[in-house]
Amino acid sequence: MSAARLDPIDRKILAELQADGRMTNVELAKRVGISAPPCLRRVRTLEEAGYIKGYHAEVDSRELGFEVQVYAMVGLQSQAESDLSEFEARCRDWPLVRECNMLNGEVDFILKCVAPDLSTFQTFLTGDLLKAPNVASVKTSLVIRSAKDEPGVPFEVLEERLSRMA
Amino acid sequence: MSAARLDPIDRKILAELQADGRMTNVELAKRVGISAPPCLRRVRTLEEAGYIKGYHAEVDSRELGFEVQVYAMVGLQSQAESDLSEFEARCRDWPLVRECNMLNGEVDFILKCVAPDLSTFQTFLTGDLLKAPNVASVKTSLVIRSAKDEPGVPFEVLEERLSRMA
DNA sequence: CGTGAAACCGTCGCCCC
DNA sequence: GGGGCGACGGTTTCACG
Repeated sequence: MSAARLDPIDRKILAELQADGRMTNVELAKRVGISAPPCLRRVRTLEEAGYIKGYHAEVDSRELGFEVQVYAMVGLQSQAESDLSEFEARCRDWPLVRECNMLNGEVDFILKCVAPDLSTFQTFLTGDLLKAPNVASVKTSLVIRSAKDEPGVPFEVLEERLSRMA
Repeated sequence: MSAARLDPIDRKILAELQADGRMTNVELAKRVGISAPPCLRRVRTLEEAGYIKGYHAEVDSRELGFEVQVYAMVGLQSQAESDLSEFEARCRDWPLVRECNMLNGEVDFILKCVAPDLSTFQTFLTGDLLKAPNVASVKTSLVIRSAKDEPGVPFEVLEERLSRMA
């Protein structure tokens, strides 16, 4: 596991910045128990090593007028690698598609889509997704309500596992 | 739509902070074309009004040792409101469950789970999820690979729609 | 919304362990 | 190697026009 290269302070930094990405460096340093300069050096190292891929404001999608969230299960005709990656590239170009994951089992991909309203989504569904080459089947499920939407990873679980291994 | 209360500068602020949540306020002000003090006032207002729910570092889950992502489709025995919200509350307590959305159609909930390894997930699956009261069926799909994972909403689509309405 | 000023913070060089 | 101290320049954040 690559996380083995990180010491407890690095993991604490990552957990703190995942919880509050706009925290000032001095506040972060205080929380992880070192002074500001080495703390900032660690953050820069974590960014350059790719452990931190970016920082994002979490916006309220419904307040902003994005009232529709849909999961789309997509089956392809060909699962040749070139066809898979061609479909993935298409997904990256569609702004409505926020997540695209390849799955095992009967369905090939699951897409999470966000749209301002149903008609915008249906225009995308019939105009883009269903017309894309190699798409064999699409089953969509509307999100009725969202109970939990936490970005990132559960650091608690990692710490628990590391302490079990020690 | 509540987004109508926001002017173009506010929407630009939200889009910029979604793309880079650690941008300094002066940089943000420059990009949206106003000076720093009113820009900061707008950000604070957006935060207090709930348009911005938080800021998060995006961490590389695989680099950190979270090698397993699973979608779990959950069917319940009872769909009474009290039973639905009881299940949702349980999901909020499970750190492995990052997203929990209620769906229309044959399945009741879709859960996105993140775990360090398969055995951690299976411990959760058999020990917690399948044993939870009211859970009738669980179908899991492993994520083979992730092609896109963008947090947030597609502001481009919103701007396009607003300009069509104007 | 902009200007100016004061406090704070990010950042660097240097020294220490 | 990493951590701490001090100082400079930029930033945040006031009060005010």
